[in-house]
Amino acid sequence: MITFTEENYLKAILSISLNEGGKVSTNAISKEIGTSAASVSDMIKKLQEKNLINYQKYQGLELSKEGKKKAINILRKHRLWETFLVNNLKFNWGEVHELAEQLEHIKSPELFDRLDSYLGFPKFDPHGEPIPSKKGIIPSRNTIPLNKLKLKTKGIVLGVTLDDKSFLDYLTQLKISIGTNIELLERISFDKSLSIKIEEKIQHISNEVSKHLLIKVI
Amino acid sequence: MITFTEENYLKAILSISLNEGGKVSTNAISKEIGTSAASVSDMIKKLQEKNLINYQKYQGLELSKEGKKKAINILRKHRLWETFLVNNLKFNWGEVHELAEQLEHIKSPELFDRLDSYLGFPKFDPHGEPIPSKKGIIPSRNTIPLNKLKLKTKGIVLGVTLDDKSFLDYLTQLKISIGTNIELLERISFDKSLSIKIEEKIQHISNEVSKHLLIKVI
DNA sequence: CATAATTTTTAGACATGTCTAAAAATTAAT
DNA sequence: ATTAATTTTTAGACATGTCTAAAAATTATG
Repeated sequence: MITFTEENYLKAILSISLNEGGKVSTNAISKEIGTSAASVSDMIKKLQEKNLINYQKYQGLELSKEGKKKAINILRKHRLWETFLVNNLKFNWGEVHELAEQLEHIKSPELFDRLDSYLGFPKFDPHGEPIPSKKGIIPSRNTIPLNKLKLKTKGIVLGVTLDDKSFLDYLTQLKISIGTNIELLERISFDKSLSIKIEEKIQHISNEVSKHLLIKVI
Repeated sequence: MITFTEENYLKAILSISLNEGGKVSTNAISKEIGTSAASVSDMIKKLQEKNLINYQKYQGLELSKEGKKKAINILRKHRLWETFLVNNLKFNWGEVHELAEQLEHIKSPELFDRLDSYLGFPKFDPHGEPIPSKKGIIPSRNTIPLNKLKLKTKGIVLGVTLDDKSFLDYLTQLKISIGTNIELLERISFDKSLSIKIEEKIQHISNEVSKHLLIKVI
């Protein structure tokens, strides 16, 4: 049986892999999870023994086939719950992450089949993040981070890549949500901040914020 | 912060109190939870230190005001989840107990307010067991266990007092569920088993089964 | 009411997951 | 290509929750 803690490690490793690619370092996991590198080093041994990762001392690691399957399933559960919490229980999109972190560890394949069906087999969660299918396939779309958009281009916000309350609250304040129309007007060379038009209103946002907004060009 | 394990102990203590009344013994908890008496003894010390129970060595224990509040809240969460699983996700009533045992430990008062509202503030779960209100009030009804019913009396099944898959599956096989009409025809003195009429069909059930069926006389 | 049976507690051990401090290995820099 | 900086691992400790075996206290019995 896989423990709560092991699941969190797998999830963290998947997240780092998806964001950065290549081998995952002990330190990176330590930062992601918020435990000491020594603890990570210990846990790595356990995951290796369970064949959930491939790992050689000092050389970083990657998820095994089995480990990746499990990690993607946790992501699936997390995002199905977030969808339920927002769509059905009417939480707003900034409030659901921590709750989903608890709910994602519930064990019952049957439950998630039924929840998926109850929600209408959603492909993306309330943050526009892809919900892996039962078979582990992660839906993809043709989007580009706002900071990579060409000047004077119009697009629609299809997703964010950061599930953090203060970030999402800020977006809400800017009246940016999934489906919002955006036009990139100007790029400030000094700090890479952007001038954008949101639903006919001109706003300024930092490069850091723009990195986490996924845009579909129209 | 209260741990998963501590919550399970509180829940077990509440369950024993409600069924038997009076002080709760170490052994009773040990049987209910399925751990050794020694482990229970250890845990009792921790719960005492957190003021969740009142306890004196060798003298049994009872929940403190705070402990009872917490235990009832776990019961509330358990039964709200069971209601959701049956009413919305269409699980049958025998399948939900173990899942609710996991879900009852989710921490978020907000979630349960919203779930309660989403479900329409149910007073009883799919097994007819009372759902404590947000304030901890446990709804009651005028029911009597089937084995205590007078002969030739008619009634309706309003609840069961055992949330066990094999028991519930057996009831389903007998076509007994919440709302079923029952008439007590005969009591066999040999083994206290009962002859009953269920929706115009005559059946026999054991005393053990009849104890766990709550009937409203009509 | 003294002994037997049962219940409860203590003692000591173990597994999990965490930590700090120090050692070992790798990577970067002069 | 050594030395310095960083990363990773090991060593040893601690907290939680579990266990078995044995001691202590309570309850039941002849």
